Amino acid sequence: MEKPVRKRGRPPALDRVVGLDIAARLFWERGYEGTSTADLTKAMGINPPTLYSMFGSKEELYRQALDFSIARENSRRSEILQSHLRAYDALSLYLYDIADGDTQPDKPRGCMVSTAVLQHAEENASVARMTAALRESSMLTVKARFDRAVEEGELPAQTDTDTLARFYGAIIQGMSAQACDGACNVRLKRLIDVALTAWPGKRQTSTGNSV
Amino acid sequence: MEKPVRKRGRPPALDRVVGLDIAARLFWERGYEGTSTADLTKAMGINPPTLYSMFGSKEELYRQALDFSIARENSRRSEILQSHLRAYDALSLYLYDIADGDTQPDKPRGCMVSTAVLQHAEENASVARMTAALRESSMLTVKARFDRAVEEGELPAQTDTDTLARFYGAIIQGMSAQACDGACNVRLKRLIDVALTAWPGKRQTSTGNSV
DNA sequence: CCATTAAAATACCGATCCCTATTAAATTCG
DNA sequence: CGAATTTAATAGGGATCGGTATTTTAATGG
Repeated sequence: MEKPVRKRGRPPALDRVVGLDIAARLFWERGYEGTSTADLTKAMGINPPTLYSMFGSKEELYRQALDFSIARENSRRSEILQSHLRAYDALSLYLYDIADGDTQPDKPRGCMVSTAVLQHAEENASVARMTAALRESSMLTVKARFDRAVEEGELPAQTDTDTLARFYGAIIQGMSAQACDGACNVRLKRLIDVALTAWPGKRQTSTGNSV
Repeated sequence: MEKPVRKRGRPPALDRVVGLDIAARLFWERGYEGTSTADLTKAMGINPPTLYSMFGSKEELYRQALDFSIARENSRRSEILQSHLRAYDALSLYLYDIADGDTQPDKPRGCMVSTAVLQHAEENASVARMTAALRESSMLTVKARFDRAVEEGELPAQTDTDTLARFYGAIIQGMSAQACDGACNVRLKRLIDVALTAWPGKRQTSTGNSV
């Protein structure tokens, strides 16, 4: 719609999206408290006043960088969850996709949300609450898919879908932690395979997997 | 052996163990990067030079506080693991004990080790490596118990005990994260009950638990 | 009481924290 | 061109960071 019509004053040196991408990556790798505004301005190639005029504050930038990153990942993952697949298969793909995200070659390890800002100085409590709310939200999305599975008869009527969603949420958080500690993609996926045996009605092999 | 014979100079105002206890609690609640030396000296009621002469540096104090805390918890938990109980029962008690530790009334939430220093400034990489090593070590302890269970015939010979240990490790990390986010004891234990259905050979109820 | 010893308190260090008041540069409009 | 507009860069501010050189206090031994 809008033409790229050149506006009046001095043109911005840094594209907003590029800036958010750089910020997201830094926060992802070093955490909120481990990333300084000097780190951010240096990586973006700008000076402090530019950062503050573009993003408001460090905390605001963190919010925006998180929203930006989540928007990129969430479409694919919610498509997986909301697809025509059976809940069990959708869950499998969903977890595998997260394991891939935790171990991308040229990206920081782990998940930007799952294990972020758990411990924190009290001055950063509001940042912690925000990330916690994102974790809660994604678990509720999974729970909603499980509720649908109950309605559709894929899961027994008495299934405790909330606990089941929090169980897989714990797996997601554990994968992120272990990825931060260096676990490879294959190792995370083996872990998922065990977790999937907890699916109601599934019968385990001997957990020797297919070996 | 040694009598509490009074030594020569000015007596210490702060007991070393009390100091470690205070430090551990602060680091537990706020994390390594979220805890300042000013926080520590204030909580201990001492001045900076006293802290540095007693503990060396912030990083050294963190190490000592972690060692101190782990020594307290580990005896009980390794007793559980090394007891005469079957591996499955020992694992259950072990996980329940950790869930209790994650949700103690007048203590910080979560575990001091499981989800600590995952993301960090690069200047704190050595602290991160140390905590990661502690996580790895505790997973290997669990794996060793599973290996014993294989030898004793409680688990099938082809069981992938490493993956199984890392799976329960992920549960432990997930519980810590969710405790930090406010999950109560009961909620964590429901999560454990789901995780235990992944034990090789176990047959799930419908994951409606006992309801 | 005085010397000795050990620990604590004062006062501060340079560096970095997040952030901003002010000035300079780069563009479009008339 | 000059005026208007928009953004970037310079320079620095107050607070806090982890850490320390120096002095003071509190005990014991003779």
